[in-house]
Amino acid sequence: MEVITEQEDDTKTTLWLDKLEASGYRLTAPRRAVVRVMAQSHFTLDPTQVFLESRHSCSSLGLVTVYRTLEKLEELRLVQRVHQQDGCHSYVAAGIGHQHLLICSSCNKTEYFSGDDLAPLMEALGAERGYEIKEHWLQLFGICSQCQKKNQAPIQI
Amino acid sequence: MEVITEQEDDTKTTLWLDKLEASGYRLTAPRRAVVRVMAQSHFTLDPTQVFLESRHSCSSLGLVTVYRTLEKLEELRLVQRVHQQDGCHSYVAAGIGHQHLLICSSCNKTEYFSGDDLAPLMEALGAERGYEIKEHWLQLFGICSQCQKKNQAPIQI
DNA sequence: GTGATTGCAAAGCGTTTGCACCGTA
DNA sequence: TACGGTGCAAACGCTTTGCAATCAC
Repeated sequence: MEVITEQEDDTKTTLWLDKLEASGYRLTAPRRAVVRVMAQSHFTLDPTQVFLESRHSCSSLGLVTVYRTLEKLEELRLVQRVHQQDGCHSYVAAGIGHQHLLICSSCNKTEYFSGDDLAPLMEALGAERGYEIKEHWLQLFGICSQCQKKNQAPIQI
Repeated sequence: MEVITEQEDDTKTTLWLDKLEASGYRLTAPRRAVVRVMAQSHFTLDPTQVFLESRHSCSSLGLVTVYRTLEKLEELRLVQRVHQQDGCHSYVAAGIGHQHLLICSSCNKTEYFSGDDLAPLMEALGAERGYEIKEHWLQLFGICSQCQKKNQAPIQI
């Protein structure tokens, strides 16, 4: 398990736009807005949240375009859907390679960690049960340090 | 990681009905039908599948009752929602204690395994990142032995 | 008998589709 | 200029809610 170094945020936005362009998609104002939000956010966001955030930099944006853009970003593996206790309608910027998520149940902040040392264990368990393992999911849910502090703070009246 | 012994299926149905009753719920024909299907199935089922299956033993059953019954079974921790690549709208009989799922991507057969040796690792990782870990999810996806055989069989014309 | 439970129909909500207009390359 | 992309409105599918009839206890 090791820490993953992140690209700087605006570099990341540019990189994503380049990938979209390289895949034959046109770069439009609505797409730039959605890409910026997704590339820079460290929190899980559902389509409506992405819509509201992206609107700040593209006021004409429609919710439909958010759905269509997320679809393309997922296809290019730039974002991924996140499964949480209350559903699977949120997205985050995808990790690099095969990684696992550490999610704050309170603010939805997400971080990646790699735990590939698990793969052999998973294979062994699969073999024992007669399964050909194709994939494994590992996710941690907890409270991040910021939210821990917030909850300790005296209640405002 | 160890194998979990399962209760015999009809015993399980009876046990679930007892728990429903003990929680103050009435035992009706529609509920018995849904409980039997969920307690005896080793596959993930979405509400519509539960509905179609349960109808065999209660032809007047409505889909709405399936939703309401699943809700109660989930509340009593007798069933749990399953997250898969294509969504999180299916249910299975819950495991005993804290366990993880091994799911066949082809037929949706599910088995449980326990991997509680992971808990300390997860705690350590959380601490390293400043998270207070509350929960972890581990799921394996693969192809079960039966489906492996099926796919090897020559294609019928 | 009484109150929980049921099934139907309607409402609700997130997501997708059809289409005419717009804007990138 | 050509055609991919857009926003709107409508359609869609799954899930929940309102309600009168029904049934378990």
